[in-house]
Amino acid sequence: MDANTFAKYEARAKIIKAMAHPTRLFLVDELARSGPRCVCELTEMVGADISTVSRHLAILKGVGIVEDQRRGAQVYYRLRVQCVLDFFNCVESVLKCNLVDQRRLLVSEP
Amino acid sequence: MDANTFAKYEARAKIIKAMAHPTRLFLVDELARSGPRCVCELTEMVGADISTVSRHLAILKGVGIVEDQRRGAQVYYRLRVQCVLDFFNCVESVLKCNLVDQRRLLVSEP
DNA sequence: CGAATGTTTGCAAGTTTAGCCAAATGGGCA
DNA sequence: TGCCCATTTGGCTAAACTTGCAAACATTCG
Repeated sequence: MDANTFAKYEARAKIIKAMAHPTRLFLVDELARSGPRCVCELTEMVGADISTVSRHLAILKGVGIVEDQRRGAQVYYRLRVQCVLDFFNCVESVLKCNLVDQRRLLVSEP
Repeated sequence: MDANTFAKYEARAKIIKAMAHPTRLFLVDELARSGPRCVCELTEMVGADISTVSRHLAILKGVGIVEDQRRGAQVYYRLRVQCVLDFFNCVESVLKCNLVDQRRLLVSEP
């Protein structure tokens, strides 16, 4: 794989990596189904230090998954692309597939 | 976020994290568009140590994205779910969106 | 069996990431 | 201006990830 090709995959991996964390996944999911939220609201939902949540949001913003907008003293974040829900659907497929295979191992012979 | 909810997102994040690496993304992409490949073929395409590629494949297998099958001396890997291409499509959307915004910053005023 | 080929695993070093506390910044308001 | 609230950033430590080399395993072939 030449440097150019690697760079292409690296750019894509960065975006995926931004979602590869439980808290960030939760944040994306929450923004996807409930619309824009300010950092304080999200922090309360997550239940972690506000600085931690802020950093997670900064990571998502850095790769272009979310965008922020200041409203007075608060900063609101919202999804920038809709298709992230496809991620969830596919992940569900994998989990479901895993479950089916695990059950097969329990019930029948290898 | 209670422990149960966190565990749910954690399980999903693990699957996403498996794809959050340039080499593994390449491997998934290759398997998606060219079908099953053995470790040696993939190793040559990637251009890294075979032990490294083997480990990456093991990670993908560990979360259920790929499965392996021995054929004589070689081990062939193949995708276990089709929808991973949705990942790529969405990532492209994000990249495209980023590009549009960058151009807007260049051309017009903030 | 012994050699050759293909793959996985143990190990060690270097790099990255997550989380918290404290300090700094930005905006609204008396 | 000075204070308060919301958010971000710096600094630090512990944990996780990545990688190549070498050794161990697996399988085929002579």
